Amino acid sequence: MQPIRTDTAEDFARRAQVMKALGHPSRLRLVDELSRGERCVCDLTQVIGHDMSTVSKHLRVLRKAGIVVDDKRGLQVFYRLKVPCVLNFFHCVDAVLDAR
Amino acid sequence: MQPIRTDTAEDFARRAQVMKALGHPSRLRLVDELSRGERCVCDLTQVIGHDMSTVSKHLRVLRKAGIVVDDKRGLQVFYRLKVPCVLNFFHCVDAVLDAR
DNA sequence: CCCATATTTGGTCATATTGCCAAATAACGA
DNA sequence: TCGTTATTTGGCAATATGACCAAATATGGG
Repeated sequence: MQPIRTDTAEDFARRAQVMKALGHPSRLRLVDELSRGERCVCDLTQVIGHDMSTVSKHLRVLRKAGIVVDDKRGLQVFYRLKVPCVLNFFHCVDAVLDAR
Repeated sequence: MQPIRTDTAEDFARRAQVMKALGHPSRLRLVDELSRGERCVCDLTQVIGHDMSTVSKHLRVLRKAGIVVDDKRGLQVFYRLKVPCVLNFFHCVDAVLDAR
C-alpha cells in the first residue's frame, strides 16, 4: 500500500518545510553527524560549535520536520535520524555542486 | 573518477544553499513543473500564481543553486532542470511526511 | 531536600527572505 | 525606428531566521 502523492498547495508547503529544515549548514552537519549514530545534545553542540541553545533550536526544527526523533534518558536527550533516506540527498546535492 | 566528498564548513554551506533553494513551496512547485519538461517564465508564472517578477526571482535562486538552467530564445526565457536527480528528493520527503 | 548538570524556552537584535510595484532591459515585428 | 511583449532588476515593507544570553525546567545524586 503505497501513499498517494497529491499536489495541493499544502502538500508543497509541507514538503518545503522538510527541505527547508535541511537548508542550513548547521542542520545539515547535524544530520551528517547523526548518520553515524545516535548523539546527545552535548555531543552535537561540540560538533556544531555554537551555543547549546542554538543547537537545541536547530534540533527542534529537524524534529518538527520529521527528520529526527529524540529520546530522553536521564539528564541527556539523544537524537537520531527518523528516516534514513535523507542521507541520499547528499549524493545528489554534491552532483548538483559538481555540475555547476 | 568520482568526486571526493569533503566536509569543510564551506562544503556544508554550499550543500545547504542547494537544499535551501528547494525549501520554498513555490520553488518546489517550479521544480515539479520543470520535471515535465522545459517551460518559459510566462508559463511558470501561471502555474505559481504570483507576480512574474516574484517567479523570476525564485528562478534565479534555483539557477544560482545549480538546479536549473535558462535558455533565452527570442523574447522568452526557457528553464529546465540541470540535474534530474533532485526529483528523487520528492520520494524521500514524502516518506518523511508519511512517517510523522 | 539541595545541588549540579543537561536541555529547553523566552527575549532581543541583526540580518535575510519574500511579496508587490515600478522601471529598466532585450528582442521581435511593422 | 517605434511599439509591443517577455523578463529582469531595484526598492520597499512585512515577516522570518538565527545567533546570543539569561532564566526556566527536568533529572539524578548525595
